[in-house]
Amino acid sequence: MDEKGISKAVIKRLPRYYRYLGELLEAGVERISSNELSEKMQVTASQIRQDLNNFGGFGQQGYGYNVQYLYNEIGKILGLDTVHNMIIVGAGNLGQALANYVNFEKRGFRLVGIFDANPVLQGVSVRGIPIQMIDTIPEFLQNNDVEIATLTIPKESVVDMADMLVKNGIRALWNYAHTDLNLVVPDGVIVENVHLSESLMRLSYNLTSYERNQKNQ
Amino acid sequence: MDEKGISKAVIKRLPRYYRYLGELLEAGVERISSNELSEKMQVTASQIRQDLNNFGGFGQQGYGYNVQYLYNEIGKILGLDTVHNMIIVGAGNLGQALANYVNFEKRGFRLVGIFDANPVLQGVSVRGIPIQMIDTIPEFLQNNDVEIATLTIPKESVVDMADMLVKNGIRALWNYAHTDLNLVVPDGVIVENVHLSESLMRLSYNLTSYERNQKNQ
DNA sequence: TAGATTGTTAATCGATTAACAATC
DNA sequence: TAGATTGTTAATCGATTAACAATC
Repeated sequence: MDEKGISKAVIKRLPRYYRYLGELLEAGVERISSNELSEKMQVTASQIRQDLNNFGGFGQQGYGYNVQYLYNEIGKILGLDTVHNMIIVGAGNLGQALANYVNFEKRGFRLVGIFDANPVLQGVSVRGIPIQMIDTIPEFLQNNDVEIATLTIPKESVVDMADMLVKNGIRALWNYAHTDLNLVVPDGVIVENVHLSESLMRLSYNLTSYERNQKNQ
Repeated sequence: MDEKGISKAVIKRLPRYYRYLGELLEAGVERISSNELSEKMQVTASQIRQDLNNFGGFGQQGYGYNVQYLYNEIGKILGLDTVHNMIIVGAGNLGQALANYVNFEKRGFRLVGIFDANPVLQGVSVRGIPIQMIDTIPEFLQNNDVEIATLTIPKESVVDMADMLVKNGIRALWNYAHTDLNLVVPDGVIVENVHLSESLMRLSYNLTSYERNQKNQ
C-alpha cells in the first residue's frame, strides 16, 4: 500500500468525507453512490471517485459504496484506528477547551497530560488530568510514550517549546500559536498549524467585499 | 475597485501576508522585495507579486514594497479597517476562550454580546460582558447592529440557531460546530467554518503515513 | 440479462511558476 | 545612467471534471 504522493487537496477532503459518512452511518444508511454523496456534500461525483481511488477501489460497480466499510477504510487511512497519546501545553482557555473536547478520545487521540507555566494552575484538574508545570515535561516524556503535543501557548515562547518537545521525542505538533512552526522544526516532525485569526480575517474579507458589491449595484 | 473574481487560493494567503508584514513592521523593517519576503514565507516571489497584483500595484520597481503601506493596504482589503460588531453564541470552554482572545478587538472585531442556554451561566461576566440567555438574542439584535455571530454550540442546535440569527439580521457566521453551515444558509450570508477535528485528522494522516514510510524502508 | 455505477483515461480548467519588458 | 525589482504576459504544472469502457 504505497500512499506516497497523495496531493494535499485530497488529504484535506478526507476528514470531510469521514464526517459525512459517519452521519450517514448514524442515520442507518447502508450504501451510497458517488452521485448521491456528491449531492449531499456539494462536490462532483467525479471528484469523490478520483479521491477514493488514490487509496484503492472501495466501491462496487452497479452498487456504489458500503457506508460502514468506506467509513472504516477512510478511518484507517487517517490513522484513526490506532491510539495516539497527546499532551496539551498551555492550560489557558483554549487549552482547557481542547482538553474538554470529548470526541478526540473517540478518534484515537488520548490526552495523557496538561502543562502550564502558571503555578496557580498546578494541580487543578481538567477532565481528571491534573495540570503540571512546564518544566516537568522532559521527565514526563521520558516516562510516557507521547506522539502529539498541542500548543496553546503565546507565540513568544512557542518556538523554544517546539524545540524542546521535539528533542524529547514528540513526533507531531498541533500548533495554535500565531507562528508557522513547520518552518522552524526539523524534517520529519509533523506540524499542523491552526490560525484562528486568519479564519476570521477570511470571513471579514468575504463580508466586506460582499458589502462593497452591494453598494456598487 | 472591482475585487470580483479573486480566487479562493489568493484570499486564503492574504491573512498570512498580513501577519508576516506585521512582524516585519514590529521588527522595524521599512521596505522588502518580493524575493526577500518569499524566502521568509517559503513561497515563490512570483506568487507574491501575482497575488498582490490582483488588488493593484503596491510596489515600486527597483525598490520593492514599503512594509507599512503594504500592511495597511492588505488590512483594508481584508476589511480590518472597519469595526464589525460580533456576538458569541455558546459560552462553553471554546466560546469563552474566543471571548478572551484580546487581539480580535485590535483587528476591528468588537465583541458586544455572549449568549448561552445554560441558566447557571446567566450574568457571569467574560471580559466584562455578562453572559445572557439565548432566548434574548432576537431582542438584542433588534437593538444592536451586529454583523458577525460566532457559533460555539453543539451541532444538534446549530442549524436552527443559524436560521434564527440570519432572520434577525446577522450577516456572517463563524461556525465551530461540526456541520457545513454554508450549505444550509441563504445566499449572501457569509459562512466561515472552523473544523478543528478535521485539522487533527490531517495531522493524524501525516503522522501515520510518515510512520508507515519509515517502516517500509 | 439489463441497468447501474464504479474505476480510470482523456479533456479541461485554473493556479503556479518562469521570464522579461517596463520603470523606478 | 546602471541596477534592481516590479508588473504582467507566457509557459508549465497540477487539479478538477467529463466521458466511457469495465464489471458487478
